[in-house]
Amino acid sequence: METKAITEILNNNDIKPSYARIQIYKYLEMYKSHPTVDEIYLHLIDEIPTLSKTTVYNTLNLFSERELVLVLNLDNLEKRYELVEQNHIHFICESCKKIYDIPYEDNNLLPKGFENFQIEEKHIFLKGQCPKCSKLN
Amino acid sequence: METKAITEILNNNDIKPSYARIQIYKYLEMYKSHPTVDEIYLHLIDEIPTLSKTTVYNTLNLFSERELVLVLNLDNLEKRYELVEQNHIHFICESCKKIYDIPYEDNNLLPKGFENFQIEEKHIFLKGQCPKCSKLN
DNA sequence: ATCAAAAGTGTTATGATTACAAATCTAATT
DNA sequence: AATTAGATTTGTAATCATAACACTTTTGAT
Repeated sequence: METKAITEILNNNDIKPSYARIQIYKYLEMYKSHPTVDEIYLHLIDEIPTLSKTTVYNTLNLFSERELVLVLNLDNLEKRYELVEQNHIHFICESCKKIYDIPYEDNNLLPKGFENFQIEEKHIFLKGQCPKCSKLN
Repeated sequence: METKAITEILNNNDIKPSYARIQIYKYLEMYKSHPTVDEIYLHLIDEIPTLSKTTVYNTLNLFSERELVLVLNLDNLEKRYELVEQNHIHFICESCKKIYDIPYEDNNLLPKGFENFQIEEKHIFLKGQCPKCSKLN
């Protein structure tokens, strides 16, 4: 995605499109790799030598407040971040640790008697063996 | 649940039924409140004045390895623990922070083309407004 | 009663995240 | 072009959950 398009998205969400913010958004958009703060920081530090890890935290928290970004607590070691896009669920392979995005068909998760729970966020993640790793075992 | 029954469960899972372990199991069984390590520790310290928080960590990790206990990473502040029982999903109210257990009808989560992902654990949690809190707003 | 293995304890270390204050940048106004 | 207030970024220090580790206590078999 071009800088111009990202600038527009940020502006639309009342976020001043600073260079750091654009680059962080661009990273999320390019790699779609559910990165940690550290991964983003290490990737951008070459391009932005003055970058501070605090800025990465601040930016991701801001993006999350504005609902541009979803925070994933998959392993409870480090938070992971992804752009809010179409609904999907996450599958973590316990062998190779790879995180897969799996399309999600929007089933109705609430059974009878629970209809007046108002859902604002759905998090579904599965742990197991991915096809590659289950072949090996 | 009686001490005797818990002793048996632990024995069946090759866990020596020490007093601390039994009490921690009993707490999980009685309250079903998705407690944190701290909550368990603070509740048991009256009964077991020598209890160490490390013991609570060790015990819960052991229970988790033996698949007696499920670790929940709901908010990524503190881990929460619950006994492995029948399938259910979690709903966290963003207003009152209460965690609800909601029965879960075992839909098939994997769409076509993803059948060879082997699921070992399912985690589904929803965030939103519980019935009480959505009435108030 | 002895003794090795298991369990528990308490202190210290680790590592992700936040708080905070200072520095820098931005953009509007003169 | 200079000024300046406000936003952004930075770097350090603090926080807090969890793990590592070494020591002590308990257990259970001989």
